[in-house]
Amino acid sequence: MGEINYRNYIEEKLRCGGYKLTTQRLNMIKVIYKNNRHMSADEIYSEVKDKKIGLTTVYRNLMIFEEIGVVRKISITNINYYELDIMNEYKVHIHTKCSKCNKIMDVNEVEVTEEYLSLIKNLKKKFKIAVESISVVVAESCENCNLKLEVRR
Amino acid sequence: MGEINYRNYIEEKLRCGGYKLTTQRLNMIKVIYKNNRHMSADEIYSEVKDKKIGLTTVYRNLMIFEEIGVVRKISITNINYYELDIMNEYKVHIHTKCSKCNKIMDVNEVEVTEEYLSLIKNLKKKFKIAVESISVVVAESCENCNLKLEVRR
DNA sequence: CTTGATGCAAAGGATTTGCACAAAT
DNA sequence: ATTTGTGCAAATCCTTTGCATCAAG
Repeated sequence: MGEINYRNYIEEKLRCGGYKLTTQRLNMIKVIYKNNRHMSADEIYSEVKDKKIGLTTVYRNLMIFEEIGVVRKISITNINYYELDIMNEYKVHIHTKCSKCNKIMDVNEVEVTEEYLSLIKNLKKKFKIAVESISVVVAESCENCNLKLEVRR
Repeated sequence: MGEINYRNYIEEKLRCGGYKLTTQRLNMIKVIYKNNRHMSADEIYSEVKDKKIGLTTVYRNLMIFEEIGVVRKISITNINYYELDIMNEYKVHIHTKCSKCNKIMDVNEVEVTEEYLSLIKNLKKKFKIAVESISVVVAESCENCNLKLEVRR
């Protein structure tokens, strides 16, 4: 979805939920869109606070965004991270977090997703559960940190 | 591992890390062993507090247990849950949490695990990451809550 | 006007830390 | 005696709530 269109998309989503598109809300979306990664409430706040907004509002709007399906929340080591739920069709979501540099990476590659979907299908079948959302967190050492490790030796 | 043997196992693990097996630590292990499920620090505390132990100690010992590989920690919606890491060979770990009754379920079935392992293998290959531990959380409506839902209709 | 949105300050819950005391060898 | 463990209280971090004010139709 292009930068021109997502504004309308967000506005529509908000309207459906009975909410309005305010300047603060748009600025928050812009920041998450621009960064294109998982951001904590605090990270988002630090990039919008020049534009007249309080941390409370950031939290409150993130809750609304999640409710209307505009952002997705994942909880990693007791911190909530948010990402835009606009661009991807996949409900599947795999995150990896490097235990050294704390970088969070999105895994949305089709090949992996295929296997993932089949895993979920079997989960549903075997345990008769209605899967609503999925979050996989893989603690790992990322390529970058592994390289550094090798250099150090 | 039998109930008779795990005491020695824990004591050995603690010794390796430079720690001692105290009454409080043994009581905590007993509670997690007995319940055989994911427990929050507070849940563990509420079952051992009669036996002269403070919440601080519970937290501190859980940290130690995690460090020496006796418990595994998973973070779900900002609460940490702990489970014994003694009985299972699998490093693979899939948890499902019912969004209605909050019950956490362990998924360790071999069939699912097979697929899961192949997923991880591909993750490693594709992204050159060193997977250290994995936590999958599936938000779902569990069989029990679904049944209730049907009855209500 | 009326309804929703905001922001400050204050409260809340989970976890950690400081420090003095207790336990164990 | 020296080291390790404990527990209370206080501090901390992230998040939510209360309430008065602001903005928009």
